[in-house]
Amino acid sequence: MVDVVTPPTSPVSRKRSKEIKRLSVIAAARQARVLSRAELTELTGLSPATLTPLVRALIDEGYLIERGPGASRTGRPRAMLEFNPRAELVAAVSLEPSRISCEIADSDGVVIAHRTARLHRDIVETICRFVPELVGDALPALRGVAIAAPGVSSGGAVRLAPAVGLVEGEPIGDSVQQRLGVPVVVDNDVNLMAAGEHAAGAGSDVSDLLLLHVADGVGAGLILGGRVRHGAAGAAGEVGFLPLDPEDRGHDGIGPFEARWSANAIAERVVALRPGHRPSAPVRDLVELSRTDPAAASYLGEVLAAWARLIVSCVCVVDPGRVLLSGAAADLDDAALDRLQSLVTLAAPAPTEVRRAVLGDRAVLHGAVSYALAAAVPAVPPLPVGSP
Amino acid sequence: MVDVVTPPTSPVSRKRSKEIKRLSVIAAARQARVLSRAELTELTGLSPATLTPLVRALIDEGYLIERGPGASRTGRPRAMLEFNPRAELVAAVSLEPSRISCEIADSDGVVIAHRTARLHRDIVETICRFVPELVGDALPALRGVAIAAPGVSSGGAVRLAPAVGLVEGEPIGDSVQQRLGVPVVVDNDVNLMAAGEHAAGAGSDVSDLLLLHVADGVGAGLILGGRVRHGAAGAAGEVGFLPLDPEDRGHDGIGPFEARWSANAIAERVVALRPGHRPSAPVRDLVELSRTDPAAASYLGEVLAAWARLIVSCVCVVDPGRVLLSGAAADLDDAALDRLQSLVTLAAPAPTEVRRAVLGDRAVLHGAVSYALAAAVPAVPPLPVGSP
DNA sequence: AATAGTTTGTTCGCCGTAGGAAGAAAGTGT
DNA sequence: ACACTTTCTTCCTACGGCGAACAAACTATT
Repeated sequence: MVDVVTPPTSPVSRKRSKEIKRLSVIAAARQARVLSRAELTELTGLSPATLTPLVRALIDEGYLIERGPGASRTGRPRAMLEFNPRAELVAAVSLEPSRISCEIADSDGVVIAHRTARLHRDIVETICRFVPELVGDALPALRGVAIAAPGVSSGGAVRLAPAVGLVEGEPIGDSVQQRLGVPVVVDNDVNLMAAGEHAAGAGSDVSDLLLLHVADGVGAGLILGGRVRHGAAGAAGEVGFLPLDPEDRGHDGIGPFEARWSANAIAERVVALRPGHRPSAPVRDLVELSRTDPAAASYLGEVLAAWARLIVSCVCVVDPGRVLLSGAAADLDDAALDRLQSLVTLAAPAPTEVRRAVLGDRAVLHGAVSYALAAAVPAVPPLPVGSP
Repeated sequence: MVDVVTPPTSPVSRKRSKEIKRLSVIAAARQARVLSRAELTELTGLSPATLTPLVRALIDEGYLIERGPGASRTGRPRAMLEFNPRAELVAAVSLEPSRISCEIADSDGVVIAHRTARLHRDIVETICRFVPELVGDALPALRGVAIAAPGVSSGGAVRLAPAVGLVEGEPIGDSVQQRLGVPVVVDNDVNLMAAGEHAAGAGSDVSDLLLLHVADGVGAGLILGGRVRHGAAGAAGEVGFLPLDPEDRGHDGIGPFEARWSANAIAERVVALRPGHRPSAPVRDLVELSRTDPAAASYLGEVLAAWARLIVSCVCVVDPGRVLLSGAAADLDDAALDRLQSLVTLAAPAPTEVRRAVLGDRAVLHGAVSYALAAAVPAVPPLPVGSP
């Protein structure tokens, strides 16, 4: 996340109070989708008298839409308010090795406009042209931009992403933020997927999870306490570098674990098992093959064992409680998933649920939405606590 | 931490506003130790007009002490205010296998009173008798109690701590909280050490760190984003269970890693290397021995390699940026520490500083202080954010 | 030494607003 | 038709944040 310079303002100034109330109501409405003023009093703790003018303002702004009266057994029926997802738009930009894709979504994650193009040299320029074009006259509703880039990111700068032509440390987030005037967050794709699954997928019911993404490499996105954790240098989740086998060696940017157990590496073995067939989904093919071919079955066992040790390692360090499999790892069938779960349960020091991620390609988008919305909320300044 | 039932109150009610201002000032004063009203305006963002009565109240309560005028080149000299650490007392209770120790400290971590006793059967009863006795007539200043227990803790209940006679899931925190009427936090000793080093030790300048504690077992305390992370089931930091060598097996509660590389395990090898000598500090002895004995030097190399792989594993998952060695691991000499640092740097995907912890025995106490103070601060209700 | 200048802390008062209380609205059950 | 319940609005008041003027306390300058 890009830090906005925060002038030292009182935590309870008039302006902030108003802002906080507004945001409380919006957040409550966003979650409940449709609710009455009475429910708002319960959810936000604000008094009805305070809510009346506030809700009126939000209706005027288009945040809320007044619907007919709701059902009621007795007494005056509640006038229902519906949250208008279109009132908040976010842009999700995904940088891939050869192309850039830009989607405009409302706060439900419904895509309103999208566009893909070859990756131009000047990424910032491209983004700053695409986004306003796609948003059109709804520009005032734009709340934030989230940029997903392969590689490690920290503090708005993207590192280790030469694939998309990013120079190390380039403050791409800051540049876009200044030109578009909305909060911008930059993060790697796996972290965004984790955020997406947490916000709207297989992790919406928990506050800690780890998303294991197996593709060309092996990476993880970590959510602890409801927020993505990047670590000190943004390298949290670089589980491809786990030294699980002393003899394994990584090479120039490839970690020892992913050198052997990534989708790429598995694809090579699958090709060897079934010559002449170039697999598009190596893990799916391997699972298929293992039903008839003992060698494939044995190799599948190795893969599961390796992934299990990876997961157990993560559990030992952070105990996420739930692990979501994404990318090639989501191609396991139920039987293989069960075996993986058993292996994990056997060796992990805490109960851990292994599931498939459910959002697939849309995970990054949902993550971007959740990021951008969170970035749009000026954080309540944390009270500094602790001895000197 | 024990959850207090929070009635749904407005985030900006009059009472809360006042509370937040108070706490802001107290927190600023606690950190700065001695400061003027002018500095308070800068630090808290509150206006001078707001501060005047607030500071007066805090002086009356004993939180602040008015000192003489400070130095000034020009203009009216600042009237300095000194934070009175005695205004906030905390109790730190440490449960060990055979005894219980209870210390009363001010918010600087200065111990005011302490007492140790054999572990009575009814722990709650013992705590609730000791604490008021030790605090005496300063009871109104007691802000919280922190209880350190070996084993894993979560939600105020301690698990896996049969050594001190705790039944699984016993809500020891809740019981004490109800009887003493102050917030109580229960956590395992390693987590508290990490909090202590973060608050007042070798990690006070960073917001992410991992403390590696090597003793009878091997455990870690994890701080991310300035707070201790427990994970979903409180098992974060159970790095003794890391499956770094496939052939290693743990047994009944002992993890595979710690079975081979804990202080206990190392002690056995050291005894074998130098028969007849029962070491009190096996790692220190091993370092000593390795200067003359090639076999010891070789084994020391193995130990360092194993610990390095452990640290690298943690870095891959959470990237703490800094790792503090505690317990037997802090007995390494500078040369060994350098070797360990090199091994880590070689294999870790992010820059990681390996240092010794500096607080030693006092780490738990400082952690307890920081915990208790944090628990005494009613958290600002986080604004719920994110798409449904 | 008187005066100007500078910074710090306090008092005053206005304005905005949180929330209590009362009332209006809009239903259901008898 | 009336009583009753619940929801929402209006009115009012008391309180507190903070802008502005003021008082205090010191240094530098003439």
